[in-house]
This record gives sequence, structure tokens and C-alpha cells, in this order.
Amino acid sequence: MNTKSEEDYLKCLYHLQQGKAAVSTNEIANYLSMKPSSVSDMLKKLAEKKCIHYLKYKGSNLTKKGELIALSIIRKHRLWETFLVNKLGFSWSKVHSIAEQLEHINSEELIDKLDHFLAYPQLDPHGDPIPKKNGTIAKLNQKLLSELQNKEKGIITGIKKGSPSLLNFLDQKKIKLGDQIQLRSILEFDQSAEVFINSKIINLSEKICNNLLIETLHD
Amino acid sequence: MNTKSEEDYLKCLYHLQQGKAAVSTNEIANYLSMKPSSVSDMLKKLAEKKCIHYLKYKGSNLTKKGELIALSIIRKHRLWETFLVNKLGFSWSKVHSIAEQLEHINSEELIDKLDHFLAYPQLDPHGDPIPKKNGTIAKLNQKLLSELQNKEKGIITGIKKGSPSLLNFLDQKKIKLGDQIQLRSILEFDQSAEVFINSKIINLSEKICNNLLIETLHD
DNA sequence: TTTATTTTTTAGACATGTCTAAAATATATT
DNA sequence: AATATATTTTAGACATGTCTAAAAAATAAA
Repeated sequence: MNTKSEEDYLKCLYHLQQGKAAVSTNEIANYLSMKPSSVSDMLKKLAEKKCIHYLKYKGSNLTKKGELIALSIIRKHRLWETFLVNKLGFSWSKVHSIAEQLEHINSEELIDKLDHFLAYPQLDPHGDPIPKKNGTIAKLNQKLLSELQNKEKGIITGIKKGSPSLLNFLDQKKIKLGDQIQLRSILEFDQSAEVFINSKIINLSEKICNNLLIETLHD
Repeated sequence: MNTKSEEDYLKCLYHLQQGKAAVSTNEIANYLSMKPSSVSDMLKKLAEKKCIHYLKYKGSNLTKKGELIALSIIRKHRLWETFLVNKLGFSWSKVHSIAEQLEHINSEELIDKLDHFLAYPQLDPHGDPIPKKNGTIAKLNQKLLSELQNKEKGIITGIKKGSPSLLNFLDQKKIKLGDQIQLRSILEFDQSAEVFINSKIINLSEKICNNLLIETLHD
């Protein structure tokens, strides 16, 4: 078993190493709000446990073993966030710090049952993919609504330029980030879209389609 | 804020001091599977934080402050147990160790929302009363089914002599510990009871009424 | 390519919460 | 009441995970 601290480092490595070959000690220290010397100590320990590859002065990155641990923490974090928002009615923005605590609870059966209770969600409330039990994780696949294939569905994860007027429009239509949406058809004459959302079909203008980010789902 | 360790000691004190004037160091050590010397150290610390009254060589007990902390931990523990059983489908016997972890999660809003989600339960799945947010806690009020007032309701929390044949009978009738039950009437000629349980009315013999423990509820 | 700067590691300190062994106190026995 | 036994505390050690300050290595600048 791993300590909370070790888990935090592995999760941090996972987030920082995306794409990169190695992560520097300073980056980690900065991310975790710790001193580089503390990070050095922990990196040594994680290397001994075969969770990371670590070359002094050169940086570190996760081994397969470390990556699987990181993914299981991220899985727990995102499932708990989903629970907090979907079941307990928390808002979006307040769940992160609570999930940071819950992600360290240790019980495989708990997570299996939570996953089932939530009906095996694919994305968390922020639109990030939830790793599967076996450690696979879907790549983010964000598109504009206007780029969706016909009948393709996904989850509204954001808007293109942060224009507040669009947020207001969505609000007024009772559309929230996190809602599922499916493209039903694009109308010829004005390129507006017929979409299925919240159990009904509505029409969204071309401009809106060009500014609404959708994380596509494939089941 | 208190550490997990401090919380464990306070909760332990709460459980051990019921009725007694003071709890001995050895009792605590035994309950927590620790050495008495470790307990001494912690008692000193908790006394400094005004969570306990502590007289060297004489034993300790909770202050009002310590008691409120203990009750808030017990509240969290029992709410989480209720969640695990009622929502996630855990069995009775497996929830304790998971709740031991969850009870240390720190977020008042989380517990408020969980309480609401569970519809403000009064008893946990083991039939123990759940402390209220303000620190009040109902006294256990276990009676035999045969001692219930007419129309009184409660939760089945156990059987008198652990007779397995009664458990089998309950099983067969799909009655479980934790089920709510209400006495509707006692029939004159054989003292058998008409009770409302699991959305239907059934008849239970006098013998069964004399062996079924009910934790009565008053709302 | 030598020097200055930045990054990283090492060495040693500290807090927390545990332990063992020994000393102090309380309780039980005769 | 004196002695034996049991309980509790103290003193000192250790592991974990952090820190500061100094040394070592890598990188950038002149």
C-alpha cells in the first residue's frame, strides 16, 4: 500500500509528464507547494519502490506500475467528483478539494460499487474522462458542436471564448455544462442544429454551434 | 483541526466512558491496540488542547469540547455506514472498516448534503442512533416487539437470544435487521401481532414478539 | 571556455506518533 | 502496614515526511 503522500506525488507526476520525456524536480515542488529538497527525498523513495524512473539531476517519470497507481487515484477522484455533483448536488467548482480527500480512501469494493451506483460514468463533471478499473483512459476528444457527426453525442464541456453572453443564453435555456447532447440534424438554410438535450429537441443557431465545446462519447 | 489520531482517541474515549467516571490508560491502549506509553503521550496532548480532563495515574474523560468532536466523528461514521448500506448495497458487516476511513473526511458541507441525500436517517444500519449536527444524540431505546405501544414504530435491531431458527424465519419472510416495523395491533386470542413492515401487513406469533428487539423511533 | 546562475541533491534538524525499557505510582496480598 | 504486583508515566529511540542551509551538478552568460 502507498501513503497519501506517495499517492499525491504519483498523481502529480501523471499530470505533469503528459507528452514530456521527464519532469523536473522543481516543477513537482512547485505543483505540490513543497521545497525541492523534500521532492528529491520522495523521488528517491518512489524510485526504490519501482514507481518511477529517476535519474539524479535529470528528472523523473512514471513506470508502468506508477502510472497504474496514479490512474487508480485519478479514477477515484473523478468518480467521487461525479458523486458529489450528480448525487449530492454540489456545484462544479466546490468538489475538487473534497475529492482530494476522498481519493485516498482505500477499498476496491467501495469504488466498484460507487461506479455501479453512478451508472458507470465516462466523464466527470468537468468533462475529464474517468479511467477504467483496468487503467485504460479515453483520450479527450473535444470538438465544436458544429464539428459533430450526425447522431453523434457528447457532453457539453465549455464554450470557445468564454463569452458571458453565451453562458447567459445557456442558462436561460436551462443548459448546463455537463449536460449530454446529441446532434440530430443540421438545417440546410441557416446551418442551425437540431439537438436532443435534457429529454427534448431544441434548435441552436450556427453561431452557437461554433462556440460550444463538446466532449464526444462513444460507447 | 484535529489529526486522524486525535480523532480516534476522542472517539475511543466516548465509547469507553459511557457511564463511568474515568477511563484508564490501559483500557484505551487495549481498545486501540496500542502501548500504554503511547496513550499517555496522547492524553497529555489532548489535555493541553482542552479536549479531555486528565489526572496522571487516575484516568481521563472527555470535556464538553472533546465530546462534541467525538460526536461529530461518530455522526460522520454512522452517516457513511448508512450510505454504504442503503445506497451502495453493502452488507451490514462490511461497512465498518470503510466508514473508519470516511469518518475522517473533513467537510461540513459534505456531511450536511450527505445527511440530506439519505433523508436525515435517525439510526445507522446497526440500529445505533446518529448524532445530530448540534451534538445531540438519541438514547438507545431497545424494546421487545411485545413491549411496543400500539402504532409505535421502530427498527429491527436484533433478536433476544441469538437463536438461529428465528433468523431463518426472518430470512424466509424477507425481514432483515434494519427494516422499519410498526405495531398495528395485538390479537386477543393468541397475543400475536399485526405489524406493518416492508409495505405490507403480516402476523407474527407471540413467541416471535418476545424475541425480536426493536429500536423505537419518535419523530 | 571560463565564470555566473540556476537547479538539484545532501546533510542535518524538527514535528508527529509510535515503540521499548526503566522509573514512578497505585493497588492488592499477606 | 509492609511487600509484591500491576498500572502508568517518563526517557530515549525510530520512521515518516517535511524544512533550511550548504554542497554538487547542470545550464546559461560573458
